[in-house]
Amino acid sequence: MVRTARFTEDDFIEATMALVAEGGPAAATMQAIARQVGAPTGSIYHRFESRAAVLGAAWNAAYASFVGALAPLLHSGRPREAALAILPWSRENARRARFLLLNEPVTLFEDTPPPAPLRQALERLEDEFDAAFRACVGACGEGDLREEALARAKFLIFDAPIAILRPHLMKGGTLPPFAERMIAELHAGMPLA
Amino acid sequence: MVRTARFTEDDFIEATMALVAEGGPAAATMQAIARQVGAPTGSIYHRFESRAAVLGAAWNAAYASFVGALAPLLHSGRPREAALAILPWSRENARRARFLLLNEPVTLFEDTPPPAPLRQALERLEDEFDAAFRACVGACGEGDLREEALARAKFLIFDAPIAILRPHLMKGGTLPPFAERMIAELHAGMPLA
DNA sequence: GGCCAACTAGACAAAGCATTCTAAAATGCC
DNA sequence: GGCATTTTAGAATGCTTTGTCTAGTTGGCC
Repeated sequence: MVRTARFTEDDFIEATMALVAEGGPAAATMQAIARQVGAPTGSIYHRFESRAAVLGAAWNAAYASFVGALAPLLHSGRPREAALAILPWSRENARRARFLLLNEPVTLFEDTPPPAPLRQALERLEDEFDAAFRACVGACGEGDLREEALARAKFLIFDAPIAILRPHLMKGGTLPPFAERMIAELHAGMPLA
Repeated sequence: MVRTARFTEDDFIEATMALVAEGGPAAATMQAIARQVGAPTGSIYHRFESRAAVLGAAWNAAYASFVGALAPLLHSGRPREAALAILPWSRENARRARFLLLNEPVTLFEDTPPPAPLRQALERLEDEFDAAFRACVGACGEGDLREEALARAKFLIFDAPIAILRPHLMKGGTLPPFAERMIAELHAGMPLA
C-alpha cells in the first residue's frame, strides 16, 4: 500500500443512492456523483469500471440490506412479522428505501446492464429472497397451485406493504402509523393459505 | 388546408407508449419514436413542441382511458367492481397498461416537465380520479380519519390490484386467472370501512 | 531521504441526444 | 396550371454524457 485513498467505494455508492432517491436514475450522472462526494469524475473509475457498475453496486448493497432484514423472519415461518419489518427498515434506511423501493432494476439498468460479477451477485440475492419465500410457503400444493401460493405470499409480504408505503416514500415525510395497522389488517383478512 | 399529413399525432403517441412499455422511458428518444413510425425526426416537431410534450400527451391519453374505465364504477359506489375492472382494462390495453402502470410520472418527467396545458390536463384527470375515490368513500369520518379512509380506498382499489398485476405485466405474458381471485379475496377480507 | 505504486485531478475525445434549419414535395384553391 | 401553405425529409447544430488520458501528488517502505 502506498497512498491512502480519500474516497472509498462506499462514498460513491452512498452518493449514488442519495441522487437516485432524490431525483431519479437520470440524476445520477457520473459528474453528479463525483460532485456529491467532492471528487473528480476520474476517481470513480478507479473503483468502478462503468456507471452501470456503480448503479449495480448500489442496488446490490441496498437489496442485500433489505433481504437481510426479511429473510430470517421468512425462514422462521413468520410472514406477518416479515411484512411488518419493512416499516422499521424503511424508517432506519430512508435513503435506501427510496432508492430500492421506488425504482425497478429494469428501468435502472435499461441502457446497459452491470458487469457480470454484479449481475451474478444480484441473482444470488434474488434466489436467496425467493428461497426464503418458498421456505415460508412450505410444501403447500403442487405445480400451478404452488406457484399461486408463492405469488400470494410475495404479494402479501412484499408488494402490498410496499404499495402501502409508496405514496409516503414519494412524498418523503415520515411513514404514518396507520401503515402498520393496514399491513396487520391485510394479513388478518387475507391469510397466506 | 394544403398538404395531407402522412403521420398523425396519435401515431407518435402510440409509438411512444410502445417504446416506453418495451424498454423504459430512456428508450423513447425522438429518433426512436420517428423510426418506429417511419417518419423523420423533424416531423414530430410539427405536432409536439418537445419530447416532454410527446411523453405528456401519451401519459394523459393512457391515464384518461384508465380513469374513464374506473371512475364511473367508483361514483356508483362499487369499489370492488372498480378494482376488478383494472384486469379487463389491462388485458384490452396491454401496451397502455405496461406504459401507465409500470412507470411513475415523476421518473417519466424528471428531466423536463411537459408544457403547461398538458400539465393542467393531467391535474384535471388526477382531480377527477381523486373525486371519484372521495365519492366512493363517502362521508365517513372527519380530518385525519377521512384521510386514512381515503388512503385505504386507494390502496384497495388501485395500488394493491396493481401490485398483484405488476409481476405479470413485467413478464409480459397474459394475466393469470388467479389475479381475479386474489383481488376479490382482498376485498372480502379487508373491507373499505 | 528517495522510490514507486496507488491515487487525485481535471482536461479531453467520442458518442448520443434534443432541437433547429434549409430544401423539397404535396395539395386544395384560384 | 400556378400559388400559398402545410408537411415531409434529413442534415446540421450544440449540448450533455460517459469514459479515457496525461500530469501531478501522496505516503509507506527500504
